This record gives sequence, structure tokens and C-alpha cells, in this order.
Amino acid sequence: MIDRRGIQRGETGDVAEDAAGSGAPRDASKRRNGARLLGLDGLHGHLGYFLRRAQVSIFQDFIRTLSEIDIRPAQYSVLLVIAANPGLSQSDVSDLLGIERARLVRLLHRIEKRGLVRRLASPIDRRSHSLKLTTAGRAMLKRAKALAAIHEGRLLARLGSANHKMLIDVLRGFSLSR
Amino acid sequence: MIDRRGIQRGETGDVAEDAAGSGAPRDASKRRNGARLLGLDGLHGHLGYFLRRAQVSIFQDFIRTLSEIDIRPAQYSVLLVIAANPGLSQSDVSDLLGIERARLVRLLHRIEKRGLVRRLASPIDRRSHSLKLTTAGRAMLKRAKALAAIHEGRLLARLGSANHKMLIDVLRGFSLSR
DNA sequence: TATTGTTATACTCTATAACTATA
DNA sequence: TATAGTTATAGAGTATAACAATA
Repeated sequence: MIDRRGIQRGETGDVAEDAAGSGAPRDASKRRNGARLLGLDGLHGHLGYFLRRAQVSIFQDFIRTLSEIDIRPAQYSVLLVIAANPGLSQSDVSDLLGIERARLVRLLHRIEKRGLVRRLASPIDRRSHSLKLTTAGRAMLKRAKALAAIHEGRLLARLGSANHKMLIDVLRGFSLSR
Repeated sequence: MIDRRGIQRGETGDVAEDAAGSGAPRDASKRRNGARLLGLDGLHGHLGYFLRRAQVSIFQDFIRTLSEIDIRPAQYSVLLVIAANPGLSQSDVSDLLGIERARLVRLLHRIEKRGLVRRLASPIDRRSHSLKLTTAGRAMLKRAKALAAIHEGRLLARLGSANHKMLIDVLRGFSLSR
């Protein structure tokens, strides 16, 4: 019989220990590390897998935490970048955050309709927009930052501050390396 | 004028150095760390942001590397898990990998149509399927593993083996912690 | 009553291609 | 020619809700 609990549950206790030395190498993997790691053998060497699971889980918490103001991670990053660099063009934002120009169009429509951002005419290039936060946008960003800090605090507590810092340092370096 | 290069480019050299001490704290952020970090100030405390960028970049490489056999990350993880635990039900796979049961249906349709997986009748529960790889599925997985190893090797070289191992350890622990 | 596989819907996000108006 | 913003399309993936068959 196969244990059904996912690795994310992390339960212990009532798992029947399988007899050791069960035989063929293909089946030996089944219970090797206890129920938690069942079947993930081939995945354990893959950083991308764990990165993905962690990222999804963290974004879920972020979305939940900021749900009262209905700001999602991509929107938050766009607001932050515009606030820090008023006058940025859409292409600038796209390059900075790795968001496709095409996708940014609808994202900006949304937050512009909510009165958080304005697309002004660029004084130097009539093709491009000069992005600015509105007063409402700055106020919203302030609330968003407070909620994001709660989210990040929860994450920090869960990881420990040493791990938290190290992950940011290593992953930021990774991003910069290409 | 604003430098347009994204953080992922990582180029150096021809960036004009801005005059120091440019003034107001809101604008001081613009060039503080050189063009690379332009405008990302508020994001630097957010692990989720760097985790996301890294994950997307790594998955892109994975997809490219396995494109000759048209196997995507989710498909690869499903094939691996079924190979290591023949007889798993769809719910089992769903729980193990954190893939929605509903989404797994179409994913399995695809790889079943390609002749890689079979959904057999479960001997113990007539509601559920017993998932097995076909011979072709095992052969495909073998090729996939070889290509995935190339992908992972590239990642390891880019990160350094110490960072690579540490990231896996920390992030696996994170997943297990809930 | 609860679970398994399934269908369906809505939304986010990535990846492209193409078009227009500018440069 | 190339770039900025835009529109459109296709597909992956998440999040839900509901249903029939079975437990």
C-alpha cells in the first residue's frame, strides 16, 4: 500500500516501516527516506523543483497577505519601480523587471484605471510614456509596503534570518550573473 | 537619461557614472549602486522576487534543454514520480508534486496519448487509476534524465557547487516545513 | 458522507507575431 | 531600419466549483 501524504505535509508517526533490503534497485527507492520523501528521488538533485515549490508557496502567502488591497506580486514590483524612478518608460519597466512589454500593457491599464499610475507624454520621445504614481498610488504603495513587510517577516521567521539573507544574496547574484 | 539595461543582462563598462550626492532621498535611489540595481531598491528585501526570477530563468533553460523531446518540467516530475512508484493514483501524484488533480487530468492525457504512461484499473479501488510507465515511457525518461543532467550541470557551474547544494538543502527544508 | 477522476470556468503569466507611430 | 506601445493568439499553470461513480 502506498502512503498518500505529500511532502509538504511533513507528518510523522504512523508510517509502517517497510522491511529493509526489499530487493530490486528500482523498488528500493520507495521507502528509503521515510514517507516524506516517497518517490521524489529523481527530483532531489534538481534545484529548479524546490525553487519552484518555494516560489509558489511564497507568492501564495504574498497574494493572501495583500488581498485586502488586491495587489499582486507583479503589480507591487511595478509600483515600487515607478515610485523609485518616476518618468520610467514601459520598456524600462519591462527590462528592469523582466516583464514582457506586451503583458505590461494590460497590467498598467488595470492600475491606471484604479487611479494609481499615470501614463504621461514623454517630453523627449513621442513614442514612449513617462510613468508616474498618482497621490493615490503613493498612498496605496505605502499600505502595500506595510503588508509586504508582514509577509516578509513571516517568511523570515520560517527560514531563519541567516538563511533568508543568504538566499537573497545568492539568488540576487544569480540574477546578476546573466 | 535612464539606463535601460535590465538586471539580467549584467553588462559592464560603458555606463556613465552619475554625479554623486544628487539630492533628495526619493531620487537618490536612482543610481545608488550603479545602473544594474536601478530602481529595484524596494525589491531587495523580498526573497520572493529573486526566487521568482531565478525560477523562471532556470525553467527556461530546462525547457530549452529538453525541447528536443518536448518534455516540460511538470511532465518530467510526473514521469519521475510514476517511475519510482509504479501504481500511484492520480491523487497520489497530485499530493506528492503539488499539482492540482484537475490539472493533472490533461497533463496525463497528453503523455498517455504519446504512449509514455498507462492508466490501469486499480485492483483495490475502482474509482482510482493505477499509473505505470510504458516501455516507451521508461526509454523517454532515460533520455529526459540525461538532458536534465546537462541542464543541472549548467546550473551547478553557474552557481558553484557549494551554493547549489546549499540552496537545495535550504529550500527542501522549507518545503518540508509545511 | 467523503474521495477519485473529470469537466468547466476564470484568471495570471510566458512567448510570439504583427501592426502603428514614431525615431 | 529600429524602437515603443499596442493588439492578438496560444499555451502553461493556479484556483475553484461541480458532477458521477465509488468508497
